[in-house]
Formats: sequence, C-alpha cells, structure tokens
Amino acid sequence: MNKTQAPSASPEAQVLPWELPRFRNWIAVARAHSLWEKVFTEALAPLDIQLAHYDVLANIFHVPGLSQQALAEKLLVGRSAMSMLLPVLEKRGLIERRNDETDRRLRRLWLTSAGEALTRKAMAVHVAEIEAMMQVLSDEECNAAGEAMRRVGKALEARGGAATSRPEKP
Amino acid sequence: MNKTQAPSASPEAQVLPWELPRFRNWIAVARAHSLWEKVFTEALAPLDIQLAHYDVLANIFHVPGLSQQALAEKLLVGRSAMSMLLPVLEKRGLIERRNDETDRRLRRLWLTSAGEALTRKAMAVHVAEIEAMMQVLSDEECNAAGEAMRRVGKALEARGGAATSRPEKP
DNA sequence: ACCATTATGTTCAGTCATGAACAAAACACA
DNA sequence: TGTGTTTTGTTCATGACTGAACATAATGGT
Repeated sequence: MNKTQAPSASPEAQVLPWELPRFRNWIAVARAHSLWEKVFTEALAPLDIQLAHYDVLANIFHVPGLSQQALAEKLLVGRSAMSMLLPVLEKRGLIERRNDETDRRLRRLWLTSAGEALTRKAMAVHVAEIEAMMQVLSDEECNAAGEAMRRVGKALEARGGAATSRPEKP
Repeated sequence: MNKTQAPSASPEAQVLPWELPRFRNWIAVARAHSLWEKVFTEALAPLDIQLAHYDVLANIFHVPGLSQQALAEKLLVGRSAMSMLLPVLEKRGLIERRNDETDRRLRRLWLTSAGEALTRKAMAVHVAEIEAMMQVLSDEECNAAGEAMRRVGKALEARGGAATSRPEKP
C-alpha cells in the first residue's frame, strides 16, 4: 500500500525528483513559505519590527510569562538566539523579564503596555496579510492544507525532534 | 462571498489570530517547513553538504548552464549570496563557471562529474526524506496541499514580487 | 558612433542565528 | 546532607545572508 505515485525505479536509472508529485508538492510549500516571509517582513516594516521580533512578541502575547527556553522551543531556535534578541526588545521597552520566584533560573517574559499595544497592531497586520494571501483558497481547501501540514509537522517532529528535544511528557 | 470563517469583528474588540482557522492553518505550514529544514539538513550532513549548497547543486543539475542571476532568483536570495557561495563549490571541484560566449557578463554554471555524482546522491536522500515525511498523507491530500500552495505562491508573488522583481515576460 | 540606461556579478560592512563552552540554580538519590 | 546530573540562561567565535556601492558589459535611442 506504500506504492505511491512514484514511477517504479529500476535499480540503475535514478528517478529524477522533479518527476515525483510529492517532491513538486513540497517544493510549492517551501516556496510559498519563503515568499511569505519576505512579504510579511515588508508588511511589518512600517511598524519598525522585524519578523523575528514579531514572533517573540506574539508568542509572549499568547502565553504571557513563558520562559526563554519555552519561547525558543516554540520558535524552533536555540536558546542563545533568545539571549541576544530579548535584551533588544527589553531596551525598547516592549517586554519585561522577571525572574521566577521559586525557580531562580527562569526568566519569565511579559509584555509591557507599550509592547502589548504594538503587538496588537502587528497582529492585525499579520491577520490581514494572511487573509489576503489565503483569499485564493476556499475554506475547505485551506483547512485541508492546514490539516495536512499539521500531520506532516507531527511526522517531522518524530524524526528530527528525537535527536534534539527530550521526549514530550504524555 | 468573501465572508470567510472569521468571527465577525466588532470595531473595538480585536480578533485574536489564534481563533482564525486561516491563521492556524498557515502556522502549520510555517512550522512544517521549518522542521523540514532541520531534518533535511541533518540528513545531508553525512554527504558533507549544507542545505544552501544542495539547493544550488540541484538547480544546476535541473537547468545546466543557468546564470548566477537566474539561480539567485530561483532560490529567492540576492545575487551577492551566490557570489559568495559559488566559489566555495567551485574550489571543491563540484561546479564550473564558464563565461557566456556572446554575453560576457554572464557566468554560466555547470556541474563537474564529481559534482553531478554528489548531487545524485544528495537528490536520492532528498527524495527519500520527502517520501518518508509525506507518508502520512494520501496522494490526494498531498496533491491538494501542493496545488493550494502553488496558488498561494502565485498570490504572494503578485504582492511582494512586484516590488523587487521585474515583471515576468509572458 | 555616442551617451544614458539597464543588467550581471563582486565586494564589503552590518546583522542574525548557530553551537560550543561556561556559570548558576535545581534536582535526584543515596 | 552531599554529590553528580540536569536545566536554564549567557557569552563568544563562526558562518550565512543582506543591501548598498561598485565595476564591467550590453542595450537603446538619437
């Protein structure tokens, strides 16, 4: 049942990737994502925040008080990236870092009121850009693609995540 | 007909992004792509090539003799990135740069036989990883997601591409 | 043929993320 | 309690990409 769309490969002649539907479909995903990053970065420029900064702000907005480690995991970057990014946002008065009372290793992250105001503006831009980009898809198509990518994401976590992350608690 | 899944927003209360299906669906796309880059980078490590290098090699394989400019456009990076990457691959004996006969500005790119051999190995890894990742999708789901992302890519090109690229010739 | 414009590639300074090495705090468990 | 291990965050050297400035080559209009 795992004979997929691939033309059956003879042992010698290599199947060229571009002939495989699964390959070309994934290229489309990668290309769309790369283009999105450029478009969204431009859309954020008027608010004077970069993509990476926005990701941080939005995640603190979503989960106030999370630790730097938790944030880095969400963003799929190393802890050191946070150690360099966050002081910038702190100096701009957008976030605040408070040490946890009981676990003094943790630096918990909070938005200042200025940070929250800016994040709301940026999130409005984010939503508007996504809606604009997604107009070419029906709700059903969009949901189907999203569901497919969630499953693919799970599959990828199972492969690569095992090496770096610790096993998730059930 | 453009009333999408969004809960109707009152003028004051902001719709939170995470409530919007289109938003969450796109997050899944972005997350899958980021995870993919990590997984595939690891898979390429045994061949001692980086992701960016592989992208270059595979594109030269696909379109032999293309110019640096054309390659940079395909990869969605600046020309300067190629000016710095390509000498590395050239020194490793994987590619060759020959000036165009009639237009002496152009440096056309070719794989050496060593480069082609390595590229074939890397493409086999690429295909294998994609097939593994995509196993969680049926052919129909995969094709639907790919088609959706192609349309989204087109839409994004229309938005952001107009600023940087010149209009494509019909 | 001439000059302005456009296209291609290179260089360089600045920026951002990585990953290893490190310090401090918490934990495990005897 | 005490000691070795794990977790969290920081620092630093490194590498990759950007965007602006530049040099060279081609093109277009006159």
